[in-house]
Amino acid sequence: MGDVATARRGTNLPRMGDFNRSVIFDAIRRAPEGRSRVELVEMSGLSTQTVSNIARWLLEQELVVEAGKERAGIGKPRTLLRLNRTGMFAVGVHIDPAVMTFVVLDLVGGVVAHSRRRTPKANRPERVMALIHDGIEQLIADSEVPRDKIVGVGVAAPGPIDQERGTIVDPPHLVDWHRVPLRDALETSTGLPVLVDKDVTAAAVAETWAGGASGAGSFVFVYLGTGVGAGLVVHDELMRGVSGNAGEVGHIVTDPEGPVCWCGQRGCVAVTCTPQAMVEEAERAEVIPETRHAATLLRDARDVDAQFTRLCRVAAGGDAAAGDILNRAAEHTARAVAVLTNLLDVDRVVFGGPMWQRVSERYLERIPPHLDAFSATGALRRVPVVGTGVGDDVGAIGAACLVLERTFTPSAARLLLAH
Amino acid sequence: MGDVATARRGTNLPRMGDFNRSVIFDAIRRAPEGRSRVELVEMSGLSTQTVSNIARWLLEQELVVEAGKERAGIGKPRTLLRLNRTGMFAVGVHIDPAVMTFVVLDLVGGVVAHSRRRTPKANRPERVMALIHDGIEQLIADSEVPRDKIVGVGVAAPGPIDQERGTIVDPPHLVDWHRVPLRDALETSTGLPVLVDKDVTAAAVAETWAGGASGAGSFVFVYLGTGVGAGLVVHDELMRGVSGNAGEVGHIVTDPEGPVCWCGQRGCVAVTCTPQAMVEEAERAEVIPETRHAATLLRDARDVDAQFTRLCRVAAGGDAAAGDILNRAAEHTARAVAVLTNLLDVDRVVFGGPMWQRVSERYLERIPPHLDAFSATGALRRVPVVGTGVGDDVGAIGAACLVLERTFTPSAARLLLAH
DNA sequence: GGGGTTAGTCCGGTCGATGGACAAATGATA
DNA sequence: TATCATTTGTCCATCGACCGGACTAACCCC
Repeated sequence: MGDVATARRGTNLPRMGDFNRSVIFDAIRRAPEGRSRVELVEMSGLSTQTVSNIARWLLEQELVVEAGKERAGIGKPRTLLRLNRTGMFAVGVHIDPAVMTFVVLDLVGGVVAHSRRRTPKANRPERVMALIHDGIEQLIADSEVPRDKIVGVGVAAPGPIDQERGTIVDPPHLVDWHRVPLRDALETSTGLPVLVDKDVTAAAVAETWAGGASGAGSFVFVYLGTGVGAGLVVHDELMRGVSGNAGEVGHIVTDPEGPVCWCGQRGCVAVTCTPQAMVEEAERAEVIPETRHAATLLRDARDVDAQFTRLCRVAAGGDAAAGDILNRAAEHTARAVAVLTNLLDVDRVVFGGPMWQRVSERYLERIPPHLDAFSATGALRRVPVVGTGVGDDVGAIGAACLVLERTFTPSAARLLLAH
Repeated sequence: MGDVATARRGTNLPRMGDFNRSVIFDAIRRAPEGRSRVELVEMSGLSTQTVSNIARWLLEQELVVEAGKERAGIGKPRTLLRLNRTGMFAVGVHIDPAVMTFVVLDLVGGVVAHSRRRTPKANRPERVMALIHDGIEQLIADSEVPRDKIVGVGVAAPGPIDQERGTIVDPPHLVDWHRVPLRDALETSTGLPVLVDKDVTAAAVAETWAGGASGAGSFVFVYLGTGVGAGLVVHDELMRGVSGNAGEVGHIVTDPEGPVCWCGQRGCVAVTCTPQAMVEEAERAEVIPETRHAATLLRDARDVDAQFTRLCRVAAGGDAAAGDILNRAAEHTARAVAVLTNLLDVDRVVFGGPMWQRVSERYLERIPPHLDAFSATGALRRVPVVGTGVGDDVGAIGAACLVLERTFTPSAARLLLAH
C-alpha cells in the first residue's frame, strides 16, 4: 500500500532562503518590462528588507540587471529589475522518431542557437548516445556561450520514460534501446546536470517559462504531435504523476460512433483527434493521395507530418471533405478537453505542439463553443482556450526549459529537505 | 488571461517553524502504534535537536503523549510518541438532500458523538441555518467535549460550492437558497472557524486523515453517492481546482452504446455508473419494483438509496439480471477510472462513499482486471484498487476532517505568506 | 531651494534550525 | 556485579534569514 517510510520532509533556513530567492526571481521573470522592488514586496509578501537583500544577491550573481527607472508621480522613482538574458543558458535536446533537435536557450527562453540531426534508425545505443553528445558539444561551441554559464541539459522524448533512472522506456524508433542509462551517461560525458522527461511535459514547461501570461496559474496544455498528449499545470507547478507519466489522454472516448481503437473501445482520442488518425481518414476518403508503404506497419512520423500539412492545405483551399475531417476532429478534441477541464477545474486550456500551427485558426474558432457546451458548470464559468506562442521547436525548447524550471522555479519540492 | 498580479508568495521563519511542527505531527499521526524521535529524524530530514524541540512543544500542547518504550537491542530504548486522541476535536456536518448528519471527531479521526436530522424540504434559509446551528450545539453539549478543545466546524454538501464565499451554490434540495453566506453565518453564531467543501472532497480528505495506509501518497478517490464524483489527492495534498470544483467525472463516456445523457453524449458516467442510473435500469428491466412517483421529476435521494439496497440484495441472492446490471456498471466504472489513472498517474484508486459498502465485494473483484486492461501502461504498472475503511458517515466525518486537515496537515500553502 | 513623498538601505533584534558536547538508559561482557 | 559500548535524547552556543524601525536618496511641487 505504498511505502510507509515515505513521509513529508521538513525544511530549514537555507532552503527557505533559496526558495524566497526563486520567488523573487520568478516574479521578475514574468514581467518582461521589468519590476521594481516595491512591486516585488507586494507580490511576495516579504519585507522590503528581504526583497532588497535578494535583489542585491541576484544582481551580484548577474542573473538580473537594473533597467532604468519608472516615474510614478511624486517621490523617488522606482528602479526596475529585469532578467539578464545572458546570465545563464540551458541546452535542450528533443529526440523525435524522425529528427533530433538541439537548442541553446538564454534565461528568458530565447533561442540563441539551434541545430538538427536525423535520428539514426537502427544502431547501437552507444553510437546514438555519442551522436547526441556530439550534437550538444557542437551546438555549445557554435553558440559561443561560456561553459560555466550553462546550467544543464534537458532531454525530451515521446513517453513513456523512467524518471527515476533517467531513461527512455523502449522508444519505438530506437531499436536495441533497453534500459540505457541516458541521463547518467550524458552527465558524465558532458559534465553537466541532465534531466529527462516526456516531450509533452517539456512543452508544457516551455509554456510556463516562455509562454508569457498564458503560462501562469493552472492550465491544461494540449500537445498536438503525431499523437495527442496533455501536460497538467496546477498552481504554476507541473503534475508529473508518481512515475513521471501523467497526461495520457489517448483513450478518452470522444465519439461513440467512431472507429474501433486497438484498446477495444470506440472513438478514442487516439483514433479521432490525432493528426495520424486524421491523415488516415483523409487517405481513406481520398481527400489526399495515399503515400503509405504497405510494408511499414508503423507509419513514419515524417510521413504523417507531410500528409497532415497537405490535408490542412487542401482544407484551407476550400475542400469540404477535408474541412469536415478537421472540424470533426476539433469537436472530438473539445469533448476530450472538456473531460480534463471538468476534472481539474483549471484557469484555461493552452494548445501547442509541432502540429498546432496548421490547425490553430480552425481550432481556436471551433473548440471554445463546444467546450462551453460540454462543461460541467455550463457556460457559467467559461474556460478560455488559447494557442501557445512558443513556435515549432517546442520539444527542444521545452527540454531546455526543464532545466531552467528545475533551477529557478519556486516549487514546494525545493523547500523540502532532500533525502 | 488570469491576474498578472497573482504571483507566488514568499515564506518566513515563523511559517517554517509551523510547517515543521505539522510535518512531525503528521508523521506521528500516521503511525497509530507510535513513533520514536529517531524515526522522526530519519523521516523528516530534520536534526535531532529540532525534532526534540518540536516533540516537547507537542507534548506541552497535549497533542501527543509518550506511550511506552521500544527496546531494539542494545542502547537506550526509544520512547514512542503517539497522538493524544482527546487533545483536540472537530465538528463535521453533512448536508445531504435527505438528511443532515453531525459528528464530533477526536484527533485520530474517531467518532465520539453523532446525530442526524431530517433536511427541511422548503424553508427560509435563516430557519435552515438555525437548525444546523442547533444541531451543532446540541451535539457538542452531548459529547461533553470542552469548547476550547474544538478546532472548528466543517460543512460538506453536494457541489457545486463557492469556496471563496463559503456557500453552497443553488442546492437542488434547498429552495430559496441563493448566495446564503453559510460559512460566515455559522462562524458568528458558533464562534468557531468554519470550512465549506464538496462532500466528495470531504470524503477524500477523510481518507487521508482516517484511512490509514491507503490514504497516503497520491490516489484517486471514487465517491459513490447518488451520483459519482472523484477526489484527487496528489502527494498527500487534495487538488481542489481553481474554484474548488475539481473532480467532476459525470460526463466521461464509458459505454458508446449506452443511453443518451442530458449532456448530449451517449453512455456517460452519469447514465452508466451512478446508483441512480442502475436503479432506473433495474426498474425498467423489472428486476426491482418501481416506486417512482410520476409527479417527482427529480427522484428523491432516499428513494434511490432504498432501491439500490434492494437491487444489491436481489443480485446477491443470485438474480442474473440484477447481477448483470451491477457487473456492467463495474466495467463502465473501470473505464472511467482508467481515464483518471492514465491522466494522473497515481499510486492507487480508493473507493468509498455512502453507497460503496453495498457493492464493495463485487467491485473489488471485477474492477481491477478491467482497469489493468484499459491502463495506458498495460499490466506493466498495475494500479491497486482498494475500498475505504471509513464507514457510512463519510460525508460528515470528512467534513470534520476538513478542519483537522486545515489545522494540522503540512501543505505547501501553509508555508506561504498570506495576503 | 525647501518641504513633502516615495524608494531603497543600514542596523540591531528575533527566532528557528544546527552541530557538538553531554547526560541517561540499556545490553553485553568480564 | 561492575564496567563498557551503544544508542537515545537534551543542553548550549552559534548561525543565518527575515523583520521593524531609523535613516539616506531621489524626485515632484510650490
